[in-house]
Order: sequence, then C-alpha cells, then structure tokens
Amino acid sequence: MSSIRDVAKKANVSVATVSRFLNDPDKVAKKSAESVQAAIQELSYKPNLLARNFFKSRSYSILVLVPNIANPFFSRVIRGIEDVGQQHGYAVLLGDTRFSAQREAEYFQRVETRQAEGVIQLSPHHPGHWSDEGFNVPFVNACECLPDAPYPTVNIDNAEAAKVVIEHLQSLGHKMIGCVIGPIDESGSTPITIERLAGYKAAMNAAHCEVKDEYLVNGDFSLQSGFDAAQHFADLEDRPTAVFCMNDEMAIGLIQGLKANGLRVPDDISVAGFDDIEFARYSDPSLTTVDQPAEDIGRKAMTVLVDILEGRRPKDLRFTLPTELITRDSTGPVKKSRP
Amino acid sequence: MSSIRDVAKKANVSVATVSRFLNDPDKVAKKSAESVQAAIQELSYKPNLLARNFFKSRSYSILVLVPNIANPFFSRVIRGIEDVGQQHGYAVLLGDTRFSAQREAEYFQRVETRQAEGVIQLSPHHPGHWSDEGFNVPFVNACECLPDAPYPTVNIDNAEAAKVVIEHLQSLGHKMIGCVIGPIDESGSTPITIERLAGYKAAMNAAHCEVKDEYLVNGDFSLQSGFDAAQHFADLEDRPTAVFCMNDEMAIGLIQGLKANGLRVPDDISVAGFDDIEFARYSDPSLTTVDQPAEDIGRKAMTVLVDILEGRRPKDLRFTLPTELITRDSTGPVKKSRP
DNA sequence: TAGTAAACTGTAACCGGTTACAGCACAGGT
DNA sequence: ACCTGTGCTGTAACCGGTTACAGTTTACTA
Repeated sequence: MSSIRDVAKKANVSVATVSRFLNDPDKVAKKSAESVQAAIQELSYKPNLLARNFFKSRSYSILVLVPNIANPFFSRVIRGIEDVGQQHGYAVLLGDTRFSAQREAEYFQRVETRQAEGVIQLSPHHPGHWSDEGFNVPFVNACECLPDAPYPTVNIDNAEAAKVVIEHLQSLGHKMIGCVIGPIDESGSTPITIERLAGYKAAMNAAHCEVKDEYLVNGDFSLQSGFDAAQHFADLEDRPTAVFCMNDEMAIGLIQGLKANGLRVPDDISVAGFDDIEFARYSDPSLTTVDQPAEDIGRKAMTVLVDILEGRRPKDLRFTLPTELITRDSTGPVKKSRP
Repeated sequence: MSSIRDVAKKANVSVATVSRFLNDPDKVAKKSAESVQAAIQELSYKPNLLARNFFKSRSYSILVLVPNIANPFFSRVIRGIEDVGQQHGYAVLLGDTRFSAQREAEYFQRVETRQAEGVIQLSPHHPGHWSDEGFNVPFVNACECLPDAPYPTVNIDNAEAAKVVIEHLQSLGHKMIGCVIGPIDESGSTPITIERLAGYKAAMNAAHCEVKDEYLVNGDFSLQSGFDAAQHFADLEDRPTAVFCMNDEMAIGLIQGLKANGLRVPDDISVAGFDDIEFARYSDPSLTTVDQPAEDIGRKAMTVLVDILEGRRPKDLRFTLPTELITRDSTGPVKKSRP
C-alpha cells in the first residue's frame, strides 16, 4: 500500500508538497501538481484517513443512538441524518440500543475514545447519565426530547399535534374518545407519551368531554399492543366512539383487533394514529394520522450537530418542526345510535 | 485531555508499561498495575483509539451498504449485523445507497481510505464495479446475491421459497396464478426477481399451469407498485384466482388495490407475499407469506465478515438460510365459479 | 542590475498509541 | 561465585499523515 512518501519520491517532490496538493492544490506550482497527480495515478495512491484523522484528532464520524432500528419512523429519521452527514463528509455510526441503558453506555464509549465526535440521540436520555464528561460531548437530541434539556433538541409540538387530532375527532361529533398511550414513567423520561397525553386531555377538557380512566390503555408502540388494546375497548360497556393511538403501528394493530371483535372502522369506532408511516396509507381503512417530517427531523438534527462540530454555535436550542393532520378513512362521523 | 504519557508520569512507570497494562494486565507486576490503575482513575484517562487504530492500521469499523434503510426487512438485517458487530468490537457505518451507484461509490471511498475494513452489501453489486482493488476488500454479500459470486454470500433459496408459495396456492386449487415481480434487468443484476420468478415458473410448469404474459406485472417492491398492480389484474378478462407478490409491501398494496376495485381477498383472489415483515400479520386479511430470517441473515453475514477480518478463512462461500411458509388468511381455496 | 516581495518548496517535528529490543533484578541450580 | 532463565521494565523507533519554519526560486520594481 503506497504512502505519501512513495508518491513524493516518484514525483520528485517533498511529502509536504504532496500533502499540500491533496488539501489545497492552489498552493503548489502547476508543474509540481502535474507530477504529483501523475504519481498518484501511477501508484493508485489513496490517503490513509486513519493517519489524517489521528493527526487532526478528528474521526469525521458521528454516532446515532436509536432505540429500535426496525421502526420505520426511525429509519426515515436516520435517512435524513445520513444524507446530511454524507454531504458534509461525516460517517454515521449506528447504535441500536434496543431500549437498553447498558447498550447505550457501550456505544457511548465510541465517543469517549474519539471514534465518534458527537451523538444524535433519538431517546430522551441525557448524556450525563453515561459519563461525567457527558455534558461536553457534542450532542443533539431528536424525536423524543425533554422540554428543558440543556442541549439542542429537534422535534415537533407533540401536545399541539395530539390536540389537533382530538379536535378533528370532536369536529366529527365524537365525545367519548379513547387513547392508546405509549410507555409512561413517572420520572418524566417518556416525554412523547406525556406530551401527547397532555394534548389529548387539553382538547378533551376544552370541549367538556370526560376522560374516563377506562379510556386510557397502555401500549408500547408495537402493533401487538394496539391489537391487544382492542379487546379492552370492545369489552367496555360505554365504549368510546373514537380512539387516538400514539403511533401508527398501534393504530393499525388496534384496527385489526377491533375487526376481530366484530367492530367496524370507522362506522362503529374511529381510529387515528400518529407518524404517517408509509403503511398508514395502505391500511384498511386507510389511517387518519399526523404526518411527522421524519427525514427533516433527521436532517435538522444532523445540521445542528455539524454546526456544533465545526465551531458554529447554533442560534437556538429548540427546533420545532411542523406537523400536519392527514385525514383518511379511519375516522368518520359519530353514529347517533347503534343498531 | 490526558495521554498515555501523562498516565505514565503520574504512575512513575514508562509508557510501555501503561500500554501493556491496558492490553494485557497480566504482563505487568501487581505493584505497577495498581499505580497505573490509580493514575488512570485520577486523570480519568481514556485511550485515544484514533491513535491505536492508526498504528494498527485498523478501524474496527465495517460498512453496510443498504439500498433502502426505510424498508423494514433491511432494518432487521442491519439489526443482526449490528448485534454481532457490537459483540466483536466492530462499529457499523451505515450507507444508505438509495439504489444509486454513485452513492455506493462514495461510500466505498471509506474502505479505500481505511475508514472501514470491510463491506456488507445488501445489493448484488460487485465491488469490482467501484474500484480496481475492489476484489481485495473483505466483502460479504447478503440478501440479494449473484449465484456465482466469487465472494461469500448469505441468503435464502429464493427459487425454492417461491416454488413453495406457488405449490401452496396450487394445493388450494389455484391454477391461474399471477405474479407481481420486482425490478428486472436483463444484465442479471436483479437476482431475487429472477430467482423467485424461476421458482414461480418451475412450480407452474410442474403443475401444467399456463403462465400467461398478462399474469406478470412489474413492481418495484413498494406499497404503491403493489396497489397499482391491482388495477391490471382487476381489468383482466381471465383474471387469475391468486397472485404471488415478491415482497410483503407489494402484497399489502395489492390487497388494498384489489379491495378498491371491489374484489375480496381471499374469496375472489388469494394473495401471498414474501419476507414476513411485522405488518404482514396485521394486514386485513393477514398475509400468507414466506418468513425470511432477516436478523439471522445479518448475523451470519457479519460473522463471516468478522472471520475474514480476523484472518480465519470461512469454510464456505455460500450460506443459505432456511425459510418458512407462513399460512395466514389472505390465501384460501379457489371458488369454482364466480357469482 | 540589485533589491524585495511573493510564490513555492523541503526538513523535520509532531500527533498518541504500540512494540522490538535491550537491560535489570532476582531465584534457583551447580 | 557463576550461570541461566524468568519476570518485568524502559527507551526509542514507528505508523502516515500535517504543518511550522526556514530556505529557495521567481517576478516585479526601482
């Protein structure tokens, strides 16, 4: 494998000239440039970035911590991250944490040992949890963020988006509206569940709709948990006429579960989801949901991280991206009476 | 940021001793070990892996090239890769190529410049396409592989799996069986389409079922292309009684499209997919499909690559993992006559 | 033609680990 | 007392780039 010194020898110049040619060709005379170029060709020389990065003490890599890579919403966020990273010459190291704090800590080692320069975390876990120096690590939190985080966050207005969904259901005449929530934790480490729940309750209160305990069902964002929730609602005496699910997977699972219980969507019960994953359009009925700009969230998060890494202070700590209610066929007007 | 020399000074030993302590504590005297340990603690020293990797000329990273990260099947493969990588101390660099040869080439630079030691490619593109030295790069091809590739491949027996699906449909009485195929290219760069098509044709021929041109519809593995294919079948005079789709997304799209055309699944037309993504179980009707061991494919591919990187010759070049037909509700017996 | 600024080039130190090699201390055998 | 082997340690070279600094050439001006 040829090195810069081989090229220098072949081109009859010094290593410094070769290095300069590679980094800023304008700095070397035309004649030198030509012979260096020729030597590089001939030896099919490729600079060893391990050496360059070592000297510069930079890895040009960033770490993405994602709780579940198999979730199509996160995949899209990662695609956005990746795209901006590639444009700026940063590689993306993938860390699928599977909701395990231990795995998070393992991956975080990469940053402490300089293999990654910064972190984008798609969960709300604070880097301070992993190491004393956590706070100094270039860090951006996306998707699920604590509202008072001391580092940049990129997400949406979850409460507002949930409120818009509930208001949509209310505009169709629904008053008894259930909700399949995400994992919830008193310590406040599950902000999206908490925020979307707050939006749900705010809209319910504003319209003087009662939020009965039995309207709330715990889920874990999986298809199965949505399916299971259907049984609960089907068994209720005073069944809600509409159910808001905190993501599309649970909504799709719920719809199948309701059908399995002989209930029709939206005739007997309307269902709304959240995220607008691609499958939402192709569920039966197609799913009313909230479009999150997943790729844009990723792009923004990476853009902010690149800014930090290149020494530009981001103007802001809070980046809130717009959402859009996508009305499809899973929500419809409430039926006055049941047959 | 403290270096190994700082630790050596504080512990009153040489840098060599510190290095030895870090790499093989048994090699240093107990007394030295203790004082080095204490110094490391005190300075909260973390070895700079950029330096270590540079000296060893290793990056302990591998590159995964994936045509579409948003596809849940690929996500699962990546999860398997990642898992084994983490176990062996390798980081996973993600390269979402979006089917672009140019992006593939850009990512491949990472290998040429030593930022990644090897490549797992989930498409059938030969590394020789990117660079003259491509052949020497530790390389494993998974998921979609050329049958005569000179490098290790990890996948399933696509022809056999497709044959099993068709035989299942035939056992239900179907003779007119359509097929929504993947992208196809005469140059042989689309092996899964070609192989699954071969399996389909083999089973059809074996049962003396005619394969009419109009039974074959082009798709691109997207939900939308499945949806669009429905129109074609709905318009046919001699409509097939069953359709095999080369992946689950197209099957789910097809089912929705058929319903939109007033056809019932499976009563009017049976539909089978391929991959057994999580959504297959929750489509309506639930989807008969072929389970691919996605995570295992990823695990095996990474295991083979690690073997190569650590100098162990893999025993084999071909790794074929088992598939399983999952019979659900989207396929049913053919109806003798239509109303 | 000399003088000076600008353009270019080369030497060698440097980054922070690893490791070959030589050296030292000590135990045990003769 | 001497030799040998074992266990541990330190010195310094090394990996392949980058770059400060000094030196040389070229171009232009007076």
